[in-house]
Amino acid sequence: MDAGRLNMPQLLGGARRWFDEGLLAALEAARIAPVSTVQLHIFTVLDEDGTTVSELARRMGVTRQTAHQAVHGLVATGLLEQVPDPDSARRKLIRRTAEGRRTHERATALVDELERTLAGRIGAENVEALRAVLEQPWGPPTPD
Amino acid sequence: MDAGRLNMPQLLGGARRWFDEGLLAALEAARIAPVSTVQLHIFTVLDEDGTTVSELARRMGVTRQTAHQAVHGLVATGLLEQVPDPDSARRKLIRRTAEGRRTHERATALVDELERTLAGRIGAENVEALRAVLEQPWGPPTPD
DNA sequence: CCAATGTCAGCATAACTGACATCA
DNA sequence: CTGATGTCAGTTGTGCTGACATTG
Repeated sequence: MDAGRLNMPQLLGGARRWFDEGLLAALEAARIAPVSTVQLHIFTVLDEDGTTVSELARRMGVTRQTAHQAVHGLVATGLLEQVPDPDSARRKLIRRTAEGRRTHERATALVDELERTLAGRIGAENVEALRAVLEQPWGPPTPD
Repeated sequence: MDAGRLNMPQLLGGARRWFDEGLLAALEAARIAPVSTVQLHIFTVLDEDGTTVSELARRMGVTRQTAHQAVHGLVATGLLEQVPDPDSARRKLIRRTAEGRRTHERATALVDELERTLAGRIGAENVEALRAVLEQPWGPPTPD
């Protein structure tokens, strides 16, 4: 985050990278299977009782195929599992495995710690302000 | 930007995407050759009198190869040009072409307009606050 | 010889579109 | 039949590392 005359997209991208790099480093330091922020995102939109891939895609705002691919990776590493939906044979529910639950909790804790680290650097009130602005509905990015 | 219990990386990524999508749409509407935010970044770190690829890479915080590749794309579309450095035969300076200058200015104007659109949605003071927080030096993303 | 520079080639990730089989 | 779902395959964009020739 070198200040200067950067535009918004660059500033936002840099901030995002700050978290990404911090998370990756923290995961490695803690000897946890690397979880990308995309994969973390999946966990945050997962229902406790299982969700279909299509539903995940809708909640994440990506295509079914993208979600499917991300889920596939998590299944391969044993953090998620696919179980047939008892209500419908064509659907498969995605759920966390026991290890998935553990890893999710630890990764979430690491992200929280990154936020605290940031608060120590630029002040908790600034982190709060950042979150507040980002949580507002921005509407479509097209001019009114 | 659907609010909720999202973590910082997700919020930042969403904000970044808001600008990216808006820029792409605006470029298309204006019939301008599509310029990615990465490519815009190159323009913002370019010297008026030309810069080497290695120097660009340092300023952008990426590898030489990555910078080289991004520059290559801009050269291919005629927005940048490579000229031999008069001071050193092994170096080549990257400069904007006339069209590069025009496109750069128009793209910059579009990004500025996106910021104004955002200000209309969430308030100029919030956009200012966002920029202020992001422009601060965050330090390394590793715990103290 | 050493270090910086430019460049080529290959790989990884994450998104996309297209296509297709299945089944309520 | 239609539409939703899961899945496979291919493509693109953007970053990386490795390797190598050039040259100050």
